[in-house]
Amino acid sequence: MVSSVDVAKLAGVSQATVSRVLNNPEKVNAPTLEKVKAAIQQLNYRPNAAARSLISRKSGIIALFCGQLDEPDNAEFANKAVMNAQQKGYTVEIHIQNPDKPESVFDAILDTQAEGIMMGPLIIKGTAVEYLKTSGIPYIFCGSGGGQEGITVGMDNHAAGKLAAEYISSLEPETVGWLGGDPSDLRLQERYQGFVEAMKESGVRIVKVTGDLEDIELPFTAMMAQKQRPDVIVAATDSFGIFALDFLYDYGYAVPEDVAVLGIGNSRQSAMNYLSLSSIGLPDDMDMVAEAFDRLSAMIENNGQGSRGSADVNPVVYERRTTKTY
Amino acid sequence: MVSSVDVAKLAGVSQATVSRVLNNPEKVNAPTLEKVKAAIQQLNYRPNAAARSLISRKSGIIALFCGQLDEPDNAEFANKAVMNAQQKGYTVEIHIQNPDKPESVFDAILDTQAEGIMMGPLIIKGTAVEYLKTSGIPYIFCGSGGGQEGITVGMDNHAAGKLAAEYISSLEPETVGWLGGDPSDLRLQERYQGFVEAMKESGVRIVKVTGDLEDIELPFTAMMAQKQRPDVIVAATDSFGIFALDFLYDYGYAVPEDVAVLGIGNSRQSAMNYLSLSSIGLPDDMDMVAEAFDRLSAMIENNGQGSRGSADVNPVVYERRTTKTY
DNA sequence: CCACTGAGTGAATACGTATTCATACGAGGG
DNA sequence: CCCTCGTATGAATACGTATTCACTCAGTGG
Repeated sequence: MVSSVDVAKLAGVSQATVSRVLNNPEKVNAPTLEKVKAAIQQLNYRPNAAARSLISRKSGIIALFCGQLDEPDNAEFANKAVMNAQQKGYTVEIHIQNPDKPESVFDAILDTQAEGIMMGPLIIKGTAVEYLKTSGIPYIFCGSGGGQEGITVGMDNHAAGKLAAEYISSLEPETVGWLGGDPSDLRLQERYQGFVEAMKESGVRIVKVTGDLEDIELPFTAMMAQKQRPDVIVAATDSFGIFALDFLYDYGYAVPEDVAVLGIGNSRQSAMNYLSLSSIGLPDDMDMVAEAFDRLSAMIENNGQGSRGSADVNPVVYERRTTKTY
Repeated sequence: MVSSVDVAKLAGVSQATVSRVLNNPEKVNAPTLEKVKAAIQQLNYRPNAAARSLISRKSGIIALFCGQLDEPDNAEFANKAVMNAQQKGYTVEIHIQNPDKPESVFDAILDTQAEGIMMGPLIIKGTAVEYLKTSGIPYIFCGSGGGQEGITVGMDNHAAGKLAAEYISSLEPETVGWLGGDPSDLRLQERYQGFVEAMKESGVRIVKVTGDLEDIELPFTAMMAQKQRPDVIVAATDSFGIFALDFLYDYGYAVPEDVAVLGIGNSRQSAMNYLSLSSIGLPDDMDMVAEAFDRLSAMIENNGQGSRGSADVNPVVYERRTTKTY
């Protein structure tokens, strides 16, 4: 491995000068600057990141925590987050939650040398806050809260549930099915809460079903087998909405004539023509990840201080073909 | 920051002993072992990764290069790769290619301190090999080659094209449309080549259209506007196949009666009921990413030696509703 | 001509850990 | 009882870089 000492020797200067060329080029005389740069070129020298971060205490790394990327919502988030970080010159260390042992991913919080931590969509995140606090690394939750103490940027999930309730009321349903996903996901809890509260007065019957995408089929089938089956389905997540569409197609239902379906999240997929899933989501012009990232980098630069507090964005309705016949 | 020296002081031992407790616990006496472990607990000590990797010359990092994660194929790849790496105790550094300046992501190859590099689906990858070589870090291409010199594990793209040709011949098409994607993607070139070679004898008319997913609409529309429009469409990628389905739906075509559609890649999405896109892909029991990762870690452990050479896996046909009426 | 300034540079040091080398000590064989 | 050997530990060193401190030297003002 070629070190800054090698470069110094070749250029006939001290190692300190090489370091200055890299970090404070304005502090070194033009002729020596050129000499050193030439030596760097010639030796194809690259500074050792470990040594650099050891002394400067800056790693240039952002740690990203999120759920499985085969879930399009998660992938979309990760993509935006990484692109944002890369653009600002950070390297991204990605940690993906294993659904079988969701807590284990948080160990990485304590081992990482990242300068900032971005918490994305995760199944379980409650305990993460403890880890984050003891790590002392600036962090932010994006898209869903980490409980009371998490600094969050994201959709107001309670409002989303409420909005879903208000919107589907216009469809005059008799029975509404709530397709809920993992009940330990705080985000989904909040959505359901908002939904139920807003539905309370209407007196409409509500049926709820929860579970992972993998094992939701059976309970959902049971729900549809009831005599008084839902004529509107609200999915806590677009993915569950898509699952519902898939199921309904298979079982011979017409959407939205027999059963209307509304998702939450307004993922990219939902807007595609072949799906055209109605959904509740953030306004189109709102880039949540960028917002969160700006806050996070501000926290890093201010040494963990400032820019705290959460931002809850009000969602809007995207009406598409699964709730409306044209 | 609490260091191993602090732990040593508290435990009444030397720093060297603390290090031994972490790395060679069998070399330290039971009573001292306990003392040190207790001190570690008490101080909530975590070894500094930078210092550790500076001296051990092992970072425990795998660098992952791939295309945008909003493309489901890419996301699926990234997910598998990360899960594999995490399971083996590696931390994953992810680098996503910006479509606007696809080459720029390769700079990271020279700056990274990763122990191994996994090259996934990328738009352009030809020049990457040069970077990889000068970096001296073990690397592997997964899913598509990096030219002659890349070590690759993946689907035999040429064979996939050929298989696509053989399969659609059974549909007895008059005109076949090839929906090709970015022409600089080597993977897609190979698929097309295999396809054309196998079609040559049949004398069937072939129409080809290329471009990014964003700007494929116009040329595709033009293709469908021709008098002799395709009755079978082969998409170089499932994503393009899905685009085609979306388009055909919009324009009033019946699939597969009016136009049949075949994708390549057999992505997860394609198997969903609402799409049911026929596709060419790897056998179900073949986990390409795991295979690639095994090879990569072998190369890392053998210090860059051994386990070279490529593995081209033969694809199979997944026949679904976009090519077959039941 | 001298004191002073400021720019440019090198020597030395620090960062936190792994490892080598040396040392102390207890056990076992003669 | 002495020598040897093996085990357990500490002191010292190395990794590659950033930064502090001290030094030189040319230029300036008195």
